[in-house]
Amino acid sequence: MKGATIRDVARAADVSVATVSRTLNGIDKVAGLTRDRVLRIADELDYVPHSGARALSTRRTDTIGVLLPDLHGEYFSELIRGIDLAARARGLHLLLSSSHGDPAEAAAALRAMRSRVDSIIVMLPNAGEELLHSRKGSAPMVFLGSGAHRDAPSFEIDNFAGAFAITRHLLDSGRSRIAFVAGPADNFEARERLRGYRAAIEAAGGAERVVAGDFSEQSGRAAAGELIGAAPPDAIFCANDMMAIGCLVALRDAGLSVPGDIALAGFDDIPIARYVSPALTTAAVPIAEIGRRALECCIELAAGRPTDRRHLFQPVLAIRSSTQPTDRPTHPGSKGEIS
Amino acid sequence: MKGATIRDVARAADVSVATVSRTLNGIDKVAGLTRDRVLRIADELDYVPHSGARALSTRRTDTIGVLLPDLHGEYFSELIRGIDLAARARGLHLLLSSSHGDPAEAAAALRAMRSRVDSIIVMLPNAGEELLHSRKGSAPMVFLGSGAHRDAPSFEIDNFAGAFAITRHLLDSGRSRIAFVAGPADNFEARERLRGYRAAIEAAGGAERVVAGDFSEQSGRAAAGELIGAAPPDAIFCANDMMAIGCLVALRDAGLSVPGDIALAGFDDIPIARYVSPALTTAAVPIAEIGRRALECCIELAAGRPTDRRHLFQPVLAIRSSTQPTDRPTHPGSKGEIS
DNA sequence: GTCGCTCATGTAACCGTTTACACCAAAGCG
DNA sequence: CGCTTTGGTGTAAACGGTTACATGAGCGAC
Repeated sequence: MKGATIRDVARAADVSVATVSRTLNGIDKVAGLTRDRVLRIADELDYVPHSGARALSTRRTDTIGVLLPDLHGEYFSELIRGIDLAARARGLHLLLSSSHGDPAEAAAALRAMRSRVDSIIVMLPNAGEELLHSRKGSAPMVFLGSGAHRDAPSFEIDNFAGAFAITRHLLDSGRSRIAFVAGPADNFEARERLRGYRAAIEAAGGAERVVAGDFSEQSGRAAAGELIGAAPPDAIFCANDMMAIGCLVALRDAGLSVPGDIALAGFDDIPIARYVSPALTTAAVPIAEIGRRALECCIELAAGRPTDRRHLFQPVLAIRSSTQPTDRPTHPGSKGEIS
Repeated sequence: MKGATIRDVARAADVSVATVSRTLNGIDKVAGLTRDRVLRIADELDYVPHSGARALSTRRTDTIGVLLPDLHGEYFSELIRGIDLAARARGLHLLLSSSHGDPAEAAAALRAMRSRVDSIIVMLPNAGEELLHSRKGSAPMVFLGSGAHRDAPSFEIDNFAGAFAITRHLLDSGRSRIAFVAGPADNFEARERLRGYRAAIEAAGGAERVVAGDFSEQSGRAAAGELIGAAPPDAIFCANDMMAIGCLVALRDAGLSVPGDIALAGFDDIPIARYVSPALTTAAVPIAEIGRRALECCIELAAGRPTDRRHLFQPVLAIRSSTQPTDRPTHPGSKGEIS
């Protein structure tokens, strides 16, 4: 039951623990013969070094912490997949945690991770002061989404530009009464998207119309219901794909055609976006790629090497059927889309 | 930068390390006054016990390992969400790993987790001997999906019954030429679903038609293409929802109506299933709930308490528009569905 | 007054690694 | 042939907790 220790290996190989350690870590010189014997015995005994003991003396854990606001849905699934891909390539472990949007819970999670990880990927769109406070004794962090944290590296999306481009695209395809379904008010990225929408509408001399949402499918459904009540718009732009999918359901239930009656666009390009019907036009964000890059940045940080401070990703317009000027649906995942 | 140690706290509070330890762990009696002082100082110094050191002396890590075949898509996202929910309620950490379907990689991951976790949730639908071998010195495990592992607790779905029920439902709603899109051949659950389909078809005296798939959306799309080439069926039952969504796209592209021309059903009830159009009929599996229960079982196991050996979940038919006898779509998430 | 008991606390061994340092043999060098 | 290198190895001190055991104070009972 209990695993073999380095002492067991040393005894069996008739050497000292130091020699075993050196052999396994390959730092210092060990005579070829001794080396082979130690390796063979270690393998025979199925020896795996105790990570706690190792962490204690090296101050390294070979583990990266990941703190997300939530684990719901495809967005986070993609993100974690990207992070895992990179971690596994480097032989690192992943310690996962979610804060459920509560800054206090986030701070607690960060504290609890302190001695368990070498560095942390943090995504907290509504982070406040608590976070900065809890950064004191903590492992170095990489931030996702909100770059409000001075000296730490961050990975961000140009939400403003993406939202501007989507709105522009809707205008260009002949829509004039474009409504926006906003994300949570305390979410930094959601606010940027709102700003992008507003800027584009204003530049075109149009009138804005904004309804509240919270990034969930349900809120998208509710928002659509609200919008089509009186003076329905001819396009709806949702601050994320999940809400757009909710809109889609509500519009379908109301007997309205997309894009015939109302064009619909989202943001993120989560994997399902192209599988709903009609396929959803959206601002494509390389979610998994960002996860991968963030993890690699974490490694640099943990090693104490300098890293770029700010990484800004440009969303790419993925134009699909849901904003087609005509009613005829096109093949999803074809023209106009760059993935 | 470096966090405070228990000795720092002891010195500042003018007590011994033992007293600090006892205060913080609340096992032994400590005088009220001393207790308060220690707690205050620990808080002031922002003291967090070093997890490695603690693991070393207590042989507990307060961490549960999770080994999944992959992290792609909503199924695993839901599962992880359920697990995380329960873990956070108990103040436990989650160490996440994926094997990419490779048994060797899975065995390596299990080895690497050995001293890092108290117990492990393992989902390896195509697990072989390597796994049993690697169980030797490892933490106790709970299995998801494949109960082929003698003494360890497992959480399983009655895939046979679910597939039987779906097929039965299709027959009952007037379909007679029902095709099945199978999952990976080496996947235990996929085989059970195939068995369920076959049993129902055979019982009804019908003819089976099976095409290969691998649980991915693409394979579903390809399967649909193959099926509608010659002698198209009047219903397609996919071994999971993701393939069903792929089918949906292919059928839509081919100009076929669902459920008008062909009824379509999936398996799992991933969250999107109800948001595609038409909403997908499926065998609903309480994914997050299974994750939650598995984690709780892990806790029992880690504590050395006895647990039930086998937990069998019955899928529930979620009948939605995609198998409606008529063309008229119904409101999704309404009648006939139990979630 | 002393015995025994409880309660609160301190001392130190232990958990399993890594690694600075000491050591020793063999080899290179004058 | 002595003297330094050097290469391979062992010894023991960290690392930061927990906990068995020892200690000592206070106190009621005889």
